[in-house]
Amino acid sequence: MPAARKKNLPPVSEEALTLIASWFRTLAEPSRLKIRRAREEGAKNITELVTATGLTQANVSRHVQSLVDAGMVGRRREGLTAICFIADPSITELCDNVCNNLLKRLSQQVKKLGGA
Amino acid sequence: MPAARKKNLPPVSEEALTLIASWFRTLAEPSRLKIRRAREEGAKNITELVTATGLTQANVSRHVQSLVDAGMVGRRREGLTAICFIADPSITELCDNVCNNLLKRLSQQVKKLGGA
DNA sequence: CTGCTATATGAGTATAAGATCATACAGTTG
DNA sequence: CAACTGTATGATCTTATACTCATATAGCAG
Repeated sequence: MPAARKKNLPPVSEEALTLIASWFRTLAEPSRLKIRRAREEGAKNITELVTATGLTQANVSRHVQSLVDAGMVGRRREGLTAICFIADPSITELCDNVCNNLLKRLSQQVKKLGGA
Repeated sequence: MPAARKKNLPPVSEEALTLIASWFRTLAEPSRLKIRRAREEGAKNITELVTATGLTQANVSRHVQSLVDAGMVGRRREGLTAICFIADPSITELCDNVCNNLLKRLSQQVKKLGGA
């Protein structure tokens, strides 16, 4: 049956693609990656995230909102402060994997260019 | 030792964050996700990707370039046509995982809102 | 109540990036 | 050589979004 070359995966709707894309978009900002990492290093509330990242308060607040919307971190008010917590720990592993993949790929490029 | 609350992860440079972010950004476009999937379903060259996705030829060409830059797909000229191939198969698994995560999270939200 | 602190948010601006059109380029065919 | 095909790309427009500033909101202290 040489004609049946095409894999027939279940169709993915436009809306699903949009949703998945916006999830990836949340991770497509250095500032948000920085915030996520700062949270992992111990910074819990907005002020701590501000000092840890060097971003402005308004900026951190908005980015945290994005992360919350994506379900990656959670946030609860405790008195005056807003406590952030990791809601999806798998993101950490994902970022590490991506980082390692990039390192691997880039070092291969370095090797290829090595003799030039 | 109650003072040592802070996890000390290795520092990540701004450039590394930018690199990781741009990798994620490549997956943050419905059109690119669509192209990637079309390639997986059997569409190999640009023309086939155009008909499979409904995007314009110029559009597909540019998006494929992005995917190549990110190391996700490869491309080689064969005569007149440009053959695309999956360069990083792990992307497929990643997308499936994200998709399942979103489904899980959204269905939980539906449950929460169910009585309202 | 009056401040003071922590956070959120509206408005405005700047920049990045996708879509489209036209066209250039490369390889094939006659 | 000319004509045609498949692909890439410059120019332009448009939209999305990150950043900043100022201000609003909410809780606490006096």
